[in-house]
Amino acid sequence: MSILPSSGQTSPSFFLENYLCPTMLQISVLKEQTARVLAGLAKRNFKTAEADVQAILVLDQRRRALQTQHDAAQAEANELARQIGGLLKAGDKAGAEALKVRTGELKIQVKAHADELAEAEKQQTQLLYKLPNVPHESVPAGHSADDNEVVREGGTKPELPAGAQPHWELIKKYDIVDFELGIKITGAGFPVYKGQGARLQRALINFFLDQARDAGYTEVQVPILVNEASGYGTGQLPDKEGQMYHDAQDNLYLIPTSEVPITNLYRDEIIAADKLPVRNTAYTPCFRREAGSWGADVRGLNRLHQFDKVEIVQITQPENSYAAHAAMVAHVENLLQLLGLPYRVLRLCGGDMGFTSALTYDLEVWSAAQGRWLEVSSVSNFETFQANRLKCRYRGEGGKTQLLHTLNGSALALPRIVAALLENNQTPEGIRLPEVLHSYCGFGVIK
RNA sequence: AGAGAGGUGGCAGAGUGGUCGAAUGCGACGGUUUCGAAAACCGUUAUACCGGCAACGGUAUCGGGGGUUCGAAUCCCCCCCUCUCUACCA
Repeated sequence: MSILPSSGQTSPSFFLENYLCPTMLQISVLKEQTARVLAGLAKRNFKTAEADVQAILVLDQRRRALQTQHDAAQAEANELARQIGGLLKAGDKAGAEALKVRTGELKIQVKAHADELAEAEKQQTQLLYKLPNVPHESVPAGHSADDNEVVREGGTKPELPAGAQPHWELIKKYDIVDFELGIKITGAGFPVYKGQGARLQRALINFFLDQARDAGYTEVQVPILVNEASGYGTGQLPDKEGQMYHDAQDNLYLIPTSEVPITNLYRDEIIAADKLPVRNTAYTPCFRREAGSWGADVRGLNRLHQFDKVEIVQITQPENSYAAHAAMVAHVENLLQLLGLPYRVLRLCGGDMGFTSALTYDLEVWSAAQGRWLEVSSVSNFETFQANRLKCRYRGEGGKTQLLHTLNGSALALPRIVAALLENNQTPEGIRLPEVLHSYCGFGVIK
C-alpha cells in the first residue's frame, strides 16, 4: 500500500482520512522494543505513552486478524469468479448461477471486513501520529532549554570596546540592513540588505556552500515551494501547518527549511546501496510565520519571517547514521571556528527536542553585545522516523528493503551569524570580518 | 488562462470484461562460452500487507477515490497530475 500518492496533489484531508499506513514510528519497533520506547518517551515527558502504545498494539492485533479474514474471503471469491468464468464458457449457465449465491455472501463479508479493517487502521494511525520519535539513549531527560546539556565550548569571547552596540544599532550605523524598508514593501521580519550587507549575505552563502562541497556534499538547487505530500513526508504537516506560509490557490507551501525539498527528493525511493550515503547541500531562503512569537528575543536579526540558510542533509544506512551525525556536527563546528565565532554545542534534552528527532545537537554562537547565546544550527538524526513516512529505503541483507536514516543540519543559518559577526568584531574603525570571508566579500572591513 | 492529448513494471511500450502482476523491447543481475572482455545464448528481474521458523502461500496495487459486474488495467462517475499548441512571460 502506498503511504503517499505516487504523483499529484491531494485534498487537504487526504492523509488523515485515507490513512493507508503513514506510520511514524514503526509498529515492529513498538512491539519488539516496548520497554525502550516507553523509557524514551518518558524522557520527553510524554504522559500517555504507556496507554497509547498499549492501544496501538491491541489495534494492531485486531488489524492483522481482520486482514487474515478479509484475505481468506477475498481468495475464495476470486476462486469462485474463476470457476464461474469457466462454467459460462462451457455454457453451464445454471452451474454459474449456483455459484453466484455463495459469491454474493462473500461480497458482503469482504465489504464488512474491509470497513472494519479501514476503521482499525485509521484509529491506529491517529494514535501513531501522536507519538514523537524515541530519543537516543544519550538524550538527557528534561523539560525545557534549561535542561539541555552543554557538550563543549569553543573559541574565545571577545572584549568589546567601550560603547559597543548590539547589531540592530550597528546595521543602522553602517546602513547595511534596513527593516523599515522591509516593512514598507512586505512587513515586519522581512529585512532588506543593502550594500556591504547584501554582499556579506552573498559571501556567506558561497562560503558555506563551498565548505559543504569540500566536505563531500553534492550541491542541489531545489524549489522553495512544495506540495502537500512533501510537507507530510518530512513531518511539517499535519502538525505545523500554521508555521508555514500557504498558497491556498495552488495548495503549495513556502518551505520553512530546505530540509523539506531536499529530503523529499528521496521520497518513495529505494536507493541503491552504492549510492549511499546520500549527502546533499543547498542554499535556500526559508520562510516561517513564527505565529505568536514576540518580545526582546526577537529584536533585529534574531528572528525573522524570511532568512537565508545553507542546509546539509544525509541519508545513511542505519548502522552509519550516528557517525554521520557526529561528522555533521564537526562540519558545522569547523565553520564557526573558521569564522572565529565563540560557540558552544548543546545536546538537547527530551523536552526541548523536536517531535521527529531522535538526537539533536544545537550549535550556538556568542552574541557579545547582546550578552547571550544565539542558536545558529540544529543538527538532527531522525533515524527511521521520517524515512517511514517517506518510504525511503535501500536493499539490505538478502535483498530485503529496509528503511534508511535521515539527518539534517543547518550549515549555517545566516542572520544570527551576521548578528554575531557584527557585534563581536566591532571596532572604532569598522567591523573587521574574518579572514576567510575577505575574498568572498571583496572587502575585509564594513565601514 | 483557452484548446487538445495522455497517465500501465527501472525505462520504452502492448493490452478495451475472464487464468493479466500484466506481452514485447531496452536496461540491470546471474549463468554458459572466453586467457579475459565483447557478442551470442539461457535464466532471473515490482512494492506493500497478512499467514508461516522457513520453503512458500494468500491479498492488494496498471495516477487517486467511488461505482457497475460472479469477475475491471479494460465500462461509468468524481478528483489529481503530466505533456502539446495558443496566450502570457524571466
